[in-house]
Amino acid sequence: MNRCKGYILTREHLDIRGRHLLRYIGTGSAGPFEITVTRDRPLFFIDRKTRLPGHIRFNERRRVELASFEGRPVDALYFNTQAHLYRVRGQLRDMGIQTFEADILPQDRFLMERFIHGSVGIKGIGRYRSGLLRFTDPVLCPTEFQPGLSLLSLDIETGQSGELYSIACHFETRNPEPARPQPAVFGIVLIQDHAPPAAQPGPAVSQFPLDMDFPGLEPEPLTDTGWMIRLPTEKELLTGFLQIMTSLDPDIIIGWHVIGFDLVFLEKKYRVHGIRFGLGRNSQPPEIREIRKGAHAVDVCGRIVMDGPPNLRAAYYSFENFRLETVASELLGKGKDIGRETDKVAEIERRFKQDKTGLARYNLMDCTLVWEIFEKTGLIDLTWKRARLSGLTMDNVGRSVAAFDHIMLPRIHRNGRVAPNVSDIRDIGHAPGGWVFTQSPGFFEQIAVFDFKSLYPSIIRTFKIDPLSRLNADTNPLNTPGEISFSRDIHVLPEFITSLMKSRETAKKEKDPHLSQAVKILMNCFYGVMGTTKSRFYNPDLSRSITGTGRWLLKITREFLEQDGYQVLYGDTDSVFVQLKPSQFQTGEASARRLARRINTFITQTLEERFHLESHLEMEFEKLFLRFFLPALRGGKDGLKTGDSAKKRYAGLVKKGDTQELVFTGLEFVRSDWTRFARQFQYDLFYRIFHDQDVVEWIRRKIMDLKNRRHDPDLVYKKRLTKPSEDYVKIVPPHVKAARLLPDRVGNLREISYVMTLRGPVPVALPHDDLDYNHYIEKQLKPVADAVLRFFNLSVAEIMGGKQLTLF
DNA sequence: TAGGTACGGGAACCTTG
DNA sequence: AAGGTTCCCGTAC
Repeated sequence: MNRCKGYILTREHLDIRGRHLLRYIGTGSAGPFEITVTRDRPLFFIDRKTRLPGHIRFNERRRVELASFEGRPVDALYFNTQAHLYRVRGQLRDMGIQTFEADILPQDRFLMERFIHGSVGIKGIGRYRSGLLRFTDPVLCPTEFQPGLSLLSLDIETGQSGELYSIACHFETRNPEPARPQPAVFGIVLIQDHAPPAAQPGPAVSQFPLDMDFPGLEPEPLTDTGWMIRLPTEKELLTGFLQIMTSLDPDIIIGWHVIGFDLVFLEKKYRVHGIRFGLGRNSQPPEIREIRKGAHAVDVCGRIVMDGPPNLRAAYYSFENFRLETVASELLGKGKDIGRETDKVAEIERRFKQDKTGLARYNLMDCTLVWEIFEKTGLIDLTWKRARLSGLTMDNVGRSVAAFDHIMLPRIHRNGRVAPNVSDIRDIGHAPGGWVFTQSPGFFEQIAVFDFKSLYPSIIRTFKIDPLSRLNADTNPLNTPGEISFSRDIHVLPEFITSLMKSRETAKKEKDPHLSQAVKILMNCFYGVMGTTKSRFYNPDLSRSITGTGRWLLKITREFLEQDGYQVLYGDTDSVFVQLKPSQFQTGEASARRLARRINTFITQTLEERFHLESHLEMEFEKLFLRFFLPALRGGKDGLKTGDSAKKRYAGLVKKGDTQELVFTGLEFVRSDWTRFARQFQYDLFYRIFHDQDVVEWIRRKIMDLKNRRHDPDLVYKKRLTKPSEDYVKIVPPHVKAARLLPDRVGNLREISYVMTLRGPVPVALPHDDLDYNHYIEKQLKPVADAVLRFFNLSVAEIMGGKQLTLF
């Protein structure tokens, strides 16, 4: 009998000769393991009143103490295999018979019903075979186990004619196994060389840390921790790579476009050479799918593949672009070995012909860069924590609907309910969202910003909003401000949020930013999931109650402040921007904190009096703007008085401890589709205004500089194309016009950089010595400047019209 | 293969005269 | 030509 702890990396169901199996592969205290579950039966539910015709075959129909959302009792219907289940599901659908939870994968259901979120305690008889400790039907339980995951960063180099030149791996393990000692950090490059120079074994060679067999070939040292092996043909490169994978046996494979490029390329090569691409544990080949045009997903048995760009995006990183070179230089402050994109192809060809070591080094450096990016950002740790909280696998953490299922289903079952299939969800409309209000535009000083901490999760928690409590609204009802009722007693999501908030507090205390972020991301998706028809828990009543309560809370907060003599300039969903009173200017932050406490007391009392509820809402003092600017709506040109300010756009000088910092929200400065010139101009303009410096002369000079070609490199527009350029039929915007000037081979263009010339928009890649400076003054400088100047009764036109007006 | 709504602003397109 | 409408993109929360 073995006992161990582990973390499940991948899950699948199998249909082997008509037998249904679940298989979980992961890594843990005893190294990599495999769990096979034979005692599982696929199932879904049907209405108890449904009479099934004789030709419908199933394994068992069993009475269960569960009911649909409509309250009708259901029976469970069991099947021998998942394929069997799918067949019957189709038959019933064709007969118009409703099924319930017939779209839950059995490997997921098995884990969620046991509250296993990846980390698992295993008790059973384990047999060691082909690198895996294998269990059949062990006893499983949830644990808090945290594995040390080994990481392999993968990158390949290819030739113009589609040849595979080299494969590089940067490997790291935090889980050294005594059975097969591996170096902690280690690089290896396999490179094609049909005439390798004679091997010269030196002392270093004997230290090559892997037990691999390349007859007649010796690993050559490449870097401090990196090695290179020359192999005569593509075919040997491919088999060599499989040896590396078996030997290093990584838990996670990372890279840059590693699925869409490297794995797709390799898969094709293995096929061409007739070699089985046994990348996975159990030597399973990867399954690569194109989920959208240009976006790929892969399943590798027992390993997780994580691509850099989408994972960085998911963690809210943003860069000028997502080229490895750009991200590496912004995050790590270093560039690639071969710099500019244009030289890259030629330089790789050159190195392959003349300088194999140089190519190997370059190849390995890319791997190392990717590894360092993952290291620096903590992406693996964040992803692992997100997976732990949601119950999903690490390559699925972004799937909010699936996470909600994983959390809710076992809990509603224990409250006697089964959920519908997603395909049976009908769109019955959506709910209004957050409330945004403004007052007059202009310049201000001493503006305190307050916001509700995790507003929507707190509302769910306080007002007991979830699918279950809506279904049980008759049991001790509670009316939300939106007049939708819920049960005070029967609910599960509020409890779950309570525990999440508790762990977030702990995470903050213990300085674990990834866990804190993981909790926040998960909590924030619940509201969205209940409002989408892609979820089986879709119910606009729930979204409406949440947003309606949010609107109400914001309103009573604003009224409370105004009755207290404060001016509230602006608010968006969960925040209020408050003008401090002159008597508070000296003590700004302390006064603001006091005010936050008073708001909280008010909210707590109001909820107690009106709803008899314990408030879990918390208003927080966020920041103090020493200087603040709310722009007027640009469209409304009726002068200063009539126009309200624009929403979701403002700028300010914020006090950060002893220093100050410019903050821009929604304005051109933060918009990627404005030119760098306009963004820099706006930043400098506000810097000068907030520091009481001249702007009139400065703007005049900027215009002269612009016309004198001093800013040419900063006049590039960048915009995404959300569809192929020929699909823009109703309206052809400038960026599409530019895209259409490019040669046809750039068909699947996702993003275009262009400049405005006297001939109209032209891609930067094409010649453009006729920039339209007038355009840039009118469309980039002027709108930014005038938004500010109007509050000094000035405009760019006046400034340039020779009128001598001074600002200060 | 899938969390939501609110919003501004530029430019093309459409209507009207 | 002027003014309103629609599409498109990117953003705030």
